[in-house]
Amino acid sequence: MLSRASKYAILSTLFLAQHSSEERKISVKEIAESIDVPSPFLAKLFQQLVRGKIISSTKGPHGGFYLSEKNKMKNVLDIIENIDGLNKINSCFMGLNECDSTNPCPVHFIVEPFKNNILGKFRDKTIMEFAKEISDKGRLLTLKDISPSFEEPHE
Amino acid sequence: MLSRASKYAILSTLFLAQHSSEERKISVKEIAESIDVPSPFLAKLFQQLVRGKIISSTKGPHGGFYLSEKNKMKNVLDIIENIDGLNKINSCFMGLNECDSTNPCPVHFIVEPFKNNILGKFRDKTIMEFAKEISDKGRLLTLKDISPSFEEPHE
DNA sequence: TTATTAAAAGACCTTTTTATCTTTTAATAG
DNA sequence: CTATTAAAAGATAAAAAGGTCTTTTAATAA
Ligand code: FES
Ligand code: FES
Repeated sequence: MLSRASKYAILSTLFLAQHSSEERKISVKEIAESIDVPSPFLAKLFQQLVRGKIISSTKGPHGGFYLSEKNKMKNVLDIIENIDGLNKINSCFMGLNECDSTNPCPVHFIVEPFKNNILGKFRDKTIMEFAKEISDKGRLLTLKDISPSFEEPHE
Repeated sequence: MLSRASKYAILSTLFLAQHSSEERKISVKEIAESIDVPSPFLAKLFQQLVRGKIISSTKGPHGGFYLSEKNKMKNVLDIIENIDGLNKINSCFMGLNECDSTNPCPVHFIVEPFKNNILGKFRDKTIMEFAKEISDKGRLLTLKDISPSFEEPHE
């Protein structure tokens, strides 16, 4: 449904929304470590997001990535569109050529409401609104393994 | 969410449920053509489904694939488990290491109800019940392009 | 018992996705 | 200016997914 590349891109962009500004730009390395994503891969994704005007960058000392005022108005679906295109996320769950209600696959009427729901979520809020909401609600933004270890090392 | 392999396997097995029997076994070639799937690839999948006791086969003249009485009691989730394993379909939509409500990703509470819904659908009916339901409801079981052409060729 | 049929098995190939590495460009601090 | 910093660009590589082909095995009809 979403490529790993899109997932990385969404999490990283939301991370930028929460932690960067024009005065506080963030390097690929820092973001890659924070959300636990391979940094050369993320660097490639960021190049593409910059070209797609989803995020911004400057080179040199204190350079890095950040969101301009225009960038802040984009939404999560713009990120997905930029990385995967829209076909992938709109495609039929069972792989039929067309996902539509006139020729539905066996699970179409379960999938469609969900798809509308999540596409709405990704479209109807700006990156900044989305980022605020998830920080208010305490949603996770890292791929790091956070599961507690079975026993604390002790004496 | 589902690999193409799983999708092929599900559609093909449902096709067997609808069209085959111990007296009327069906060859890979026939199924592959009916649902428009590459036949050598489907042959590999079927080998695996036979080993997993999801479908049955016999070699030789009038041989082919069919569902035994035991096979008919399996469900769609058994197919998915056999091809993809269960991890893939249970994984987090955003790629987090764990999908659970205590450490939810930004879309967890949209995804979870859908996932329960569709997993229920795949688990609570036998292959035969599922196959009957979709034929009653007229759901599509082919990957063929069925979209009407823009204009009929004429004089 | 032989020829034929169709699956099983396993080697192999191609494409896509994911990931890495090296060189170049641009910004800026000193 | 010059050294340094960090992204851009682009080549390359590794892994996974998807797909094909050839040989072997088993069933059966003639
Ligand atoms: S037709 Fe399959 S999900 Fe819509
Ligand atoms: S934690 Fe992401 S879907 Fe459940």
